[in-house]
Amino acid sequence: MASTAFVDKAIQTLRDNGYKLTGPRLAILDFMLENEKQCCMRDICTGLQKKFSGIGTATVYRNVNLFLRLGILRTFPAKNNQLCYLINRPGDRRHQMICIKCGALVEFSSCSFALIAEEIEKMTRFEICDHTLEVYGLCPGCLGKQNCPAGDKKAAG
Amino acid sequence: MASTAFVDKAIQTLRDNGYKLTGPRLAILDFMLENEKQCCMRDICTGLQKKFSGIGTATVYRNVNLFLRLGILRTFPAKNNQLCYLINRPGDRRHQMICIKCGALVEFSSCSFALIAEEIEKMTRFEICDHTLEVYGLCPGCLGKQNCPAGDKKAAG
DNA sequence: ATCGTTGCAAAAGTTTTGCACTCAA
DNA sequence: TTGAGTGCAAAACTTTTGCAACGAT
Repeated sequence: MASTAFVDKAIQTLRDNGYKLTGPRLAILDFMLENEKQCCMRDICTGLQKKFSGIGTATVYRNVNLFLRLGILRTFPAKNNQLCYLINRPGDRRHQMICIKCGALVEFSSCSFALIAEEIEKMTRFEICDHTLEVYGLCPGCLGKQNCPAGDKKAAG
Repeated sequence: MASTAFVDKAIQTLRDNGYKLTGPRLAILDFMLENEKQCCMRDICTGLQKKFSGIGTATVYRNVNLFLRLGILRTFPAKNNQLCYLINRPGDRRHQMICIKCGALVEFSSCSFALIAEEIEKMTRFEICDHTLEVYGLCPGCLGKQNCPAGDKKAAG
């Protein structure tokens, strides 16, 4: 696992910015590493409090927000239109494949984006700095179980 | 402007699902059309209440959420890690070019995604259902004024 | 030893709910 | 006419803040 590399980098970032390394901070990093799927603030609080019973909600909020500012974590809109939190992998161009069934998340580096990037620049006349590509589908595991449910946007009352 | 087409489509969707067309609902659609950039729930409430003074917060929430369920609106994570709401243009596969300076948002349909999609399927062994491509950069207008600021992730507090 | 960080509890802010009234169909 | 939709106010929930104690450096 490259987990340690991520934590090391995060610790370095904290130090570089004059923040201390504390138990709760490590616990949050740890938790985020183990829950690389979609997880909202509530999940983080609940999950952490289950694992490290002493940790306070305020501390979680404070640090998750600190991590966002420092680029250690990032947000992401879940399918249910909720904001969720995620590890922000260094040097990662944010290409993810997300399983719509089990939530499995695979990061990949699609070099071929450069191909369509050029086209997009021509099309929009923008100068591209950055991009995010999120692809939804079924992971190999879920493919064995059931097929793609396509559309289920009906109102429910 | 294709605004009317969007509203017509939204009204149709409402009707198709047994919902009535009301003043507040039209006001929200109207407001969202005029604020096609990032706007969070608070912006919507405040903005609407300024324009159509009678509208209640609960009504805004109820209907924005209804519109999300019906696919009339959709969410999107703003640069500040807040969730923001946006018109969900029909037939649009969610390719957007967003100006990091002025927030200008251009939607485009990158047919060439199919090209890299195949590669991603091979790479990840997922079966792709859907995708989102968000490209950040400078719009033609802002390009004239200043250059791409690359990284500004420093802590501030 | 020092000051940033913490947990707690209270405060502030956001979102949902209950209800009687209104209005679109 | 009628029930879905509304505004209001209260309730529920989420997030932030104040503060004394704690602990990383």
